Formats: sequence, structure tokens, C-alpha cells
Amino acid sequence: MDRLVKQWGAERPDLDVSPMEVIGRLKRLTRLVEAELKRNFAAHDLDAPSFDVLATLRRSGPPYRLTPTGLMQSAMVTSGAISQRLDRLEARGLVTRTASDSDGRSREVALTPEGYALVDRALPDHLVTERRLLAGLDEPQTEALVDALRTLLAALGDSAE
Amino acid sequence: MDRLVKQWGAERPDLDVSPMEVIGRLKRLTRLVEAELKRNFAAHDLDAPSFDVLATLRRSGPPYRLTPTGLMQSAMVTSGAISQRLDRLEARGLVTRTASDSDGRSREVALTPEGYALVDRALPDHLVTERRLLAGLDEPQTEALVDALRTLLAALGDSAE
DNA sequence: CCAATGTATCTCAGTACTAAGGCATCTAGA
DNA sequence: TCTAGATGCCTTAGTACTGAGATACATTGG
Repeated sequence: MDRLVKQWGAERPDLDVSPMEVIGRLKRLTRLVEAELKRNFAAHDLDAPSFDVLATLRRSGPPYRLTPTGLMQSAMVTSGAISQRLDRLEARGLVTRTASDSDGRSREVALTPEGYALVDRALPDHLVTERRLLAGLDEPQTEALVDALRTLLAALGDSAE
Repeated sequence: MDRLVKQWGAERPDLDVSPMEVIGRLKRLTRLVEAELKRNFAAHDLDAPSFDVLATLRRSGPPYRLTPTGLMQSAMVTSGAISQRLDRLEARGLVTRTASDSDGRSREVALTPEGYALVDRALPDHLVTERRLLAGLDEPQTEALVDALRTLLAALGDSAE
């Protein structure tokens, strides 16, 4: 990344490319982290999108039910993506989709016992992996990182900052 | 994100989910940033993967030539992804692919005058967008963020940390 | 009570990626 | 000099996403 800035400095000295130092690193780090997490999910017969849905239902607490819209907002993907994720999970028997009592347009997505068991099995390893990925940072660095990320998310209007 | 941690605390008090505070925010922020950048690229008849390739060639300096392998490493994608990106760019006349003189397996990817002009047109707006996305951070926060990202990339063995 | 508008979900076409495998070429050691 | 393995690029099948549009139901103001 430092080389990148130097190259731009030579080619376009009129431009200030310093924002790339931040955003470029952000992108590379996210790529590396996601690749690592993916390996762990695969060991539990899961993939990141599926785990995301199952974990969102799991942490919502009893009765482990949410609407597709709720899942969509949590995952920051389009409604089409959620429909497809749910198709896959339903086909594997990890969630069920039923009509809502109170709203005829809506659906209730519920974790099955199998889905519950699977996410609870995968979660500890997932956390071990995440901790390992962050092990390079000491406590003040971690706090500074979280602070910066929180500030940026708030500035960009993220609901969950 | 704070709600997420609280939910897990209620459901799985035996697990320490604090790494999620970092990695979850990282993922959300990257998503928001990429969506914003994408809008800007579209205004210049570009998309993120195409801009990435053109910018990598542009900043490499004269004669604006790199091998697919070089582009692959810079972009952190597989060789197949680069082949496909180059197919698209070549079809639009923004790059050319020629056989290498020194290595019969290799190819030289070169920026055409059109590709050069396009990336130089898009670049200033791209930087404006990136700066705007980071405007919420003050100077020390930005430095702390870069420091943390650099540390993590180094710990994960990223070539370009 | 109706019409207009809004909301919830789904479908489908198009985009971009990975993983795996293929082919051609290069390199190093026997 | 061969040959085995490594390397560079490409192809293809499968995965997952977006954006646009469809459908059905809900809500609100007159």
C-alpha cells in the first residue's frame, strides 16, 4: 500500500491519494478476513451467507423468528438475496418459512432445531477464528480501531453503527 | 452492533463475542464504502473491478504494462477473475493483451490511450468520494485507524500490508 | 368504502466471483 | 538432454449478489 501511494505520487503528483491508504487497506483486510472465516464455515458445512442468517435468528432469542425484512436489514443485502438465502436454508431444513398471522404480506422465518444446533456448533470456532485474526492488535489499538469504525459508520448513517 | 453484542450476551453468556464488534463493523463499513464508490464509477461508465485494473496499470507508470499475474496479486482475486476482467476491458478497447517476448506462457496487458484517458478522468472524482467517506474522522483517528489496519495486514501476512 | 399509495416478498436476468482443471511453456536436477 | 514438476493463463461450472419488476396485501385520506 505504501508502494501504491508512491507510484501515484510519481504519476499524478497533482493529486492527493492519501485516502487510498485507508480505504485500500480496509478493502484488503476485509478480503483476507472473509477468506479466513469462510474456511472455518466450510468445516461446519456452512457458508458465510447461511451462517449470517442462522446467527441472526439465533441471537434474536426465543422464539428464534424474524421476518425476511429484518434479516435483510441486518445483512445489508437486497430482498432478492435474502429470498435466495432462505431458499437454500429451507431446502436443508435449517429454517422454516410460514405465513404471518398479523400481516398477509409477511412471513415468519424460524430456526429449526437442526438450524439451532448447527449454529451453536459453529459459533465457538467462529469466535476462535475471529480472535485469532485480531490477535495482532494490543488493547489500545483495538479500542482505537473500534472507535474509528464506529465514527465512520455513524457519519455514513449506518443504522447499527 | 452494540445491540448485537447485547443479544449474544443474553443468549450465549458463556461466549465472549467481543471480536464481533471489530469484524462486524469492518464488514459493514466496507459494504457501505463499496456501494458509494460504485455509484461514482457508474457515472464514468465504469465498475469497481474495471477501475481497479485500469488504475493499477496507470499507476505502474510508463509503458503502462503489467502481466495478468501482477494484476491478480494486486487485486487479490483468482486468475480466472482477472481473465474475465481483461476480456471485458479488451472488448471495450481499454486495454490490449499481447504475447510476452521473454516468456511464452505470459502476456503483456497494456493500457490503450482510451483506457488511460478514462482512468485519468475518473480518478479525481474517485478521490473526492473517498475523502468524503472519511471526512468523519479527525487526524489522530485517521492515523490510529491506518496504524491498526497496517498492523493487522502485517500479522495476516499481506504482501502489501 | 375506495382508490391511491406504500410495503413485503419473490422472481429473473445480468454480473462477478471462486474452485477446479486444462494446456502450453519454463526450469532444474539426474 | 530429458523429464518431472512448477508456472502462467484460460475455461467452465457453480455460487451469490444486484436491480428491476411482479404480485399480493395493508394503510390512509377523502
